[in-house]
Amino acid sequence: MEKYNPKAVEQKWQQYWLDHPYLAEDFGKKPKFVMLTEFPYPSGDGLHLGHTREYTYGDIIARYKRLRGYNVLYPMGFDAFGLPTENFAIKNKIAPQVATARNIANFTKQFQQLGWSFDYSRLINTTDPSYYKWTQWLFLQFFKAGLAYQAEIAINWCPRCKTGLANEEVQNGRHERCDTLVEKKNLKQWMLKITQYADRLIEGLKEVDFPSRIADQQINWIGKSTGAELEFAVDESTKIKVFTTRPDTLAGATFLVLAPEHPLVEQITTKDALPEVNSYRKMVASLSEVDRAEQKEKTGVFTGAYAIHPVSGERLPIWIADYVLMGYGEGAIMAVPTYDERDREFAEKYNLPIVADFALPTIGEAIKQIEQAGFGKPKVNFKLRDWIFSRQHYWGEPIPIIHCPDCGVVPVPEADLPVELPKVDHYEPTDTGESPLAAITGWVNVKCPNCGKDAKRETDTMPNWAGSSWYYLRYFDPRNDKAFAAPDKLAYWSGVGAGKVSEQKTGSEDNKGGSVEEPVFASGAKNTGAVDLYLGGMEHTTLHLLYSRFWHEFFYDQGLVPTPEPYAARRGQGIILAADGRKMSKSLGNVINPSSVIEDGYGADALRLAIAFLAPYDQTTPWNPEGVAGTYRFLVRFWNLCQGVIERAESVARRGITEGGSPSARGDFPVATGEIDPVRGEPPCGGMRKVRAKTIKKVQDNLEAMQYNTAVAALMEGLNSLAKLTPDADTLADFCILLSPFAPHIANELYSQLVADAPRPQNLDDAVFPTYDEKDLLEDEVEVVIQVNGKLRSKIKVPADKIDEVYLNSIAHSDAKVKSFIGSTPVKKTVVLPERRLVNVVI
RNA sequence: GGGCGAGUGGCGGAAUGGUAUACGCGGCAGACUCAAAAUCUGCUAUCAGCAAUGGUGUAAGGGUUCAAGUCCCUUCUCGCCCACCA
Repeated sequence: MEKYNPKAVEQKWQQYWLDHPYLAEDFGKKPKFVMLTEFPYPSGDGLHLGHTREYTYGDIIARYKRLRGYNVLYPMGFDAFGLPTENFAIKNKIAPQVATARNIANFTKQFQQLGWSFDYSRLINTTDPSYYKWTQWLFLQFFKAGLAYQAEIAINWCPRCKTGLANEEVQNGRHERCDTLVEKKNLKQWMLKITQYADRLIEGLKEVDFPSRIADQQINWIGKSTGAELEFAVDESTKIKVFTTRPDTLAGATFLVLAPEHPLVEQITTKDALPEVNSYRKMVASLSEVDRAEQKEKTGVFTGAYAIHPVSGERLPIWIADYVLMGYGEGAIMAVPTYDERDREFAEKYNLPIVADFALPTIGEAIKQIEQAGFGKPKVNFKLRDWIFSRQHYWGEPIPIIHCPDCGVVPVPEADLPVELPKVDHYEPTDTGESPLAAITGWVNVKCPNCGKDAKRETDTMPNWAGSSWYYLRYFDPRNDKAFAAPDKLAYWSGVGAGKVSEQKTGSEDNKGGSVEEPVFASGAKNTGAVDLYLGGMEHTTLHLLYSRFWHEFFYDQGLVPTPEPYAARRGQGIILAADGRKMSKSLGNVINPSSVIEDGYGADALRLAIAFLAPYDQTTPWNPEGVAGTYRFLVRFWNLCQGVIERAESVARRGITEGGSPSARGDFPVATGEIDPVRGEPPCGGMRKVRAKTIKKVQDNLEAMQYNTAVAALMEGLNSLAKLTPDADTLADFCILLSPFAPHIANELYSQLVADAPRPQNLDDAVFPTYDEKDLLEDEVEVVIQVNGKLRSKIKVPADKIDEVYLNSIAHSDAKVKSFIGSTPVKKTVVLPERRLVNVVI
């Protein structure tokens, strides 16, 4: 018997798939299904187990959907801009373009080694000028719509990476990539007005299928709070605005607190208080974000000034304190120590008055009164800030803007896109907050496209979140050089009827990718979601996932895309920890490399099965190195079972030839006779048809519910049952189809051997998911469970056709075991559930 | 402090309110072998018992129900995310 050799089998089918690639068909007649997984950053370390889990899940779904008759688009690409490559380039004096190309080649090899059925004709790379041309073009749409603007603000600055950061990239005051303490730095920055979409980003979540932990996290991050903005007069001309969610507690306001950086502080502080206020402000300014947050006790100083309570007319002292943040609301609060714990702590420390008792109106009444009295109005605030979009690094998309001394900020004309990164010798970032591009005079100095005078290019680049904010759209039309994607392809892959695309814009020849003036897509389309299912990491919930929703919603408003939301459904996969429960990391030396597992001899199929079998897809769980041994054993057993059947068939065929008969006619198979192996007996689940039906149903139900671990368990159970029978080639071929989403190489190999000359598709890739007869699931004999007071006391086998309430009641009460438990106790009632095969006798 | 989620064998985990621990790992015993590995077979929650069998058992306590791992309340523990957000 031929032994299972994963290396040989996998190489054979990987070569086959190179020759016969899985291509998604534009405008295909079958229903479309876009299966998206987050594209990787192609680091020099190659794939890690997290990628392997994500892309394996995606591949299982893609292959399953193909078997169910879908036109599946399962694309892949590379999010290749970013600091690690730049740092690698600086250290090793290699151009980042060269390092990236090398890493991409390595990743692509690993993709194929894992048997992932991506449409390799659609590979994209965000650092390719033909790709970032459109990232730049889309940026210009934001600019033209007034959503990209420059502002000089105190931004988060990573002193190690020497670049500005978005709010979302700062975690606990540290840069999420390198863990360096973030500083504040005043710089002129490009910003994207994501705050304009704050409400839409919340509302849009109602239209899509996101798990609540993802939706809630986004909602929390956006941080909508409804309240009122109130004005407190200091004198005739000076008024302090505060934001409160509790305008009903106004009567309890006993002092005001401003953030130390509040612009009015200088103006209102009295002469006497000035020295103390100044030194306090200086002290606060010297603290890092983290130090400031870690200060347990609140501190503050009195400005010497007072504001007038708009209702009572009392004089409220104005303080400055570090617990009030300039970045939120108005940077000023009315302190109500009666109700707010922070205010009370502060009031107690500095001996400020606390009102014990006052009447609370409803919030609605309070706002009404405030509006009538004219010192305030309803106000909604968000925690979300505008997106700082400038980075002072080489390895990113140049921002396509030209600064002209006369015309000001001028967008690069569309015809001049892409603004390509110049080839340079040095990529080192600077300490000045200026991009290294600024030193490349030959690139920086240009003529103004408006007036032709000497002008300078913008030298900041985009953050690495830019290219990934729209990449899924590029998969729909990856090689288009006239538009980011042709409208008809956008419509097809978004699942929107072609009629929704306006006539004159359907062709890509005369179309520059749609324009702001003439929307390609009419608004009001039903949200089908361009991407049917998007699988990715939970860590991107408030970064990439939020950013790309923002971009897409803006594109929708511009008529550039047909659906209001990019992703119809999102799922987040769990993290694979090291076997000891710690995170896998290079520094701990506990990283598992998928290629080494494959090369250890287990092969890609066993690895894929082990990952699918590990735990529910969304659960963080430790890696068990022995698990691969288990799934490998399962494959060996399945292989050997199939080989036995194939050999018997071949020996019959040989005999047929020598006796002059036709080779291997189907009827010659000496299989599927008695079904039950006479030596081993009948398995608990019944005969072959039953095993087959049960396994198909379980695997199908589990796949639909994304329960991969139990789907694999069902396959294992199925094999355990089959091994006790004498299975026929046809049933085993169906098992191969069930197995193929998980372990495609061995499934294709065994399938092609099992069906040789059989009247069914000779290649598994042309097969469809098997069906079963509902009747096969029915049992002749049913085990009925008898409980006494809810506890299992007896099991009785009953012919299936005899099951009804009266019969079950009578057998339950005549059962000897049940009788002994009841004894002489009177029976209160008997619950009989024929459909559940259960009787409960209550005594 | 806020939001979300989870606590089931030695381990990963299974279980539409209805037979708790499927499937796998690990372990034990047996078969095969000169021997080992591999493979195959059986056992493997816990207590009592030679056994049949019985008692207990899904973090702890309470509740709803004929019936609770599952639903409700309280408490504890762990994980993830956010965090002086007014």
